[in-house]
Amino acid sequence: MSTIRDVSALSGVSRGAVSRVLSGDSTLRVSAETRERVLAAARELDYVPNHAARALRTSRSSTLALVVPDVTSAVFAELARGAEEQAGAHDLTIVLARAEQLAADSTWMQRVVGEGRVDGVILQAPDNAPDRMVDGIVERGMPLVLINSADDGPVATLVLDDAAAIRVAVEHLHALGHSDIGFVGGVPGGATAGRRLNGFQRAVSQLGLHTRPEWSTTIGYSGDDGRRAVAALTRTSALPTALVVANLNAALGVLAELHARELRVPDDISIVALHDVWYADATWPPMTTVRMPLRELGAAAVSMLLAQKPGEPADHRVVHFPPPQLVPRASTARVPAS
Amino acid sequence: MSTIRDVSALSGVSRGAVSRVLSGDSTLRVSAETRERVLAAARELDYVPNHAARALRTSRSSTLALVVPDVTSAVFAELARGAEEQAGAHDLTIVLARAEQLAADSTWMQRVVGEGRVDGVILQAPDNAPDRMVDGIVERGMPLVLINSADDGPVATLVLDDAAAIRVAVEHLHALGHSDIGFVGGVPGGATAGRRLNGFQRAVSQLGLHTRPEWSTTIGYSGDDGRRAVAALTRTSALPTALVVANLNAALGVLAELHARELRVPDDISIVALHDVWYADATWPPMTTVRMPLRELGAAAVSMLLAQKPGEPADHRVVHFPPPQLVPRASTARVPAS
DNA sequence: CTGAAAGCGCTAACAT
DNA sequence: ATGTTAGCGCTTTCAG
Repeated sequence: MSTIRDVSALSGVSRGAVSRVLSGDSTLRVSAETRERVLAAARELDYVPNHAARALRTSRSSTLALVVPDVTSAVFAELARGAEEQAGAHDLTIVLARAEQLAADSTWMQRVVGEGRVDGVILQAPDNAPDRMVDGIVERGMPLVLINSADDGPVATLVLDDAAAIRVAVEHLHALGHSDIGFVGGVPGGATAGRRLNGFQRAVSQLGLHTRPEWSTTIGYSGDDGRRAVAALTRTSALPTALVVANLNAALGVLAELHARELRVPDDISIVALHDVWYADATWPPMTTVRMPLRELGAAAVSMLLAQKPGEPADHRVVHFPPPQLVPRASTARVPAS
Repeated sequence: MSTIRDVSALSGVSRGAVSRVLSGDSTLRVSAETRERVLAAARELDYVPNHAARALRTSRSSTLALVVPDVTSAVFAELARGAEEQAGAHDLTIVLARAEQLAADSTWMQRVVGEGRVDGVILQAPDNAPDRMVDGIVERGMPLVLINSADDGPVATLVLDDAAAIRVAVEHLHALGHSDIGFVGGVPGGATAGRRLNGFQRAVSQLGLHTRPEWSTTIGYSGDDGRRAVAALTRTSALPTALVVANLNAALGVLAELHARELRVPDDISIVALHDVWYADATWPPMTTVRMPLRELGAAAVSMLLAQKPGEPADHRVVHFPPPQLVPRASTARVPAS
């Protein structure tokens, strides 16, 4: 590995000047010829600045951590892409981590946050996250943005417009003539679950549609939770003609359980789910979904983190653009003329 | 942030001794009392060693990168967990990265590999990975283990026993009385695809079963590829009574397309897929799968990376334990008495 | 058994 | 317009 000394020696320019040329210091005035010599030498030697030395000197790591409950969640890739693009624009690197790891391995916080391996953290905490997850970061004075969680509090937050997405789903069903609509939601107290349920109730009442308390389940977002939700729904006297499912994973379970009970989708009941990911297209029938601006969420989270000034009150934002968008497939249809 | 100086001052022990006590230097003999004073001071001051300084001094980052084509692939979480556990046992941190990012952002290689932010890389290259992805890492002298890719060559590799997993699937179908078996595989030339196809052909012939060339498709692993595979299969004169699908994502598409063509699973055709992940249980019917030792793969990859000595020939290993295991669900059944 | 000191590679303040 | 130098925080010889 060649160092800045080598570049200095080869180009005959001092280390200080080399450093400033190479890091694009704008306040620097060097002759074009000197700059060229430095650049040529650096290229010649395949010079790459040593990260540890730079980090030690500047006390910044130029790295941000993106921590999510489940990297495997299909929505995550888009989020990560948005964050990486935005970070790249600022010459920052994103490292991905699993919240489970953060929770399970008490040394993670110490190693990554305590030792200063990152300059900031974007965290989507699991619904049941222990407070110390957030506290541990804040206490260490590490900049932090919480995504898709509560939308207030002492820590900066950024959320999707869950209510708007649900409204898109409800409007779609309304346009298809449905008036009896049920809701498969997340566990009460869950970060996004409340916003989605509220959004559902508001949309239904504003559009003059009909629902019943027992048509709303709040069991959870997993595939199994979806199955259980259907089991619960079928215990009610009459089923709605359509279901808004607040999460696509749950929607898979919903679909499976409806099949098991020989209810046909969309003939007997229409389904529309939140989040548009690849397997929405690989279910049977293919699932009508609402696409949410996840990439923008990732990008905005990075921007918020960078904009954070110590001492200023925590910012709370909502990603409004692009608005949630319906992706019509085959799981929704006109309400049958009964 | 308190530094080692502060600990030294507070404890009245020299910096050198403090460093050795704190990093658990085994060759060190200190009085129990001195050690206690140091530990107490460190605790008192919430001392955490600065990562950049340590990395600069030791020229090791204590960090490994785990790079995969698709973090969203459900198999990935388990792989990551295995790697993280093994890494943690050696006081190493794993950072996750997306291969797409590596390919798209030419600065990633420079930043992460070139600047020495990591000590080694575990890479699952996408099937269509450009050679420079691997070359860029090797050229920089960075230790590298390739997982689930080719199983030879100048770079160390670690693969799952794909053939054994396929054999488990075929044996299961055999036990259910199937003798006409088809195969939905990945694109030819794909890293794992060849091993799986070979495994299939070998298992079928060893068990005295029957297949036909046109019952083997090699379109790909995506949900859409699965749909296309079924479309291709149904163009053949007669369908097999069972299908081994080399990837669960493709299996979702297979299931959807069979539904669309009103073929019943498992009544008309049985399906068994590779990789057991959550949504195997959320399909209709729930999918019989073969579980593979992904966690062990992750752990073993870390071990291989650590065992790597420069100058020694590249190691090529296969993860044999625990062996692939059948997870029976409802997508397979006895062959119908025709 | 413990202390002193060099130096990892870089940047930024200060000299020239 | 370029060169010099101190020092970021740590580990690790080497002397004591």
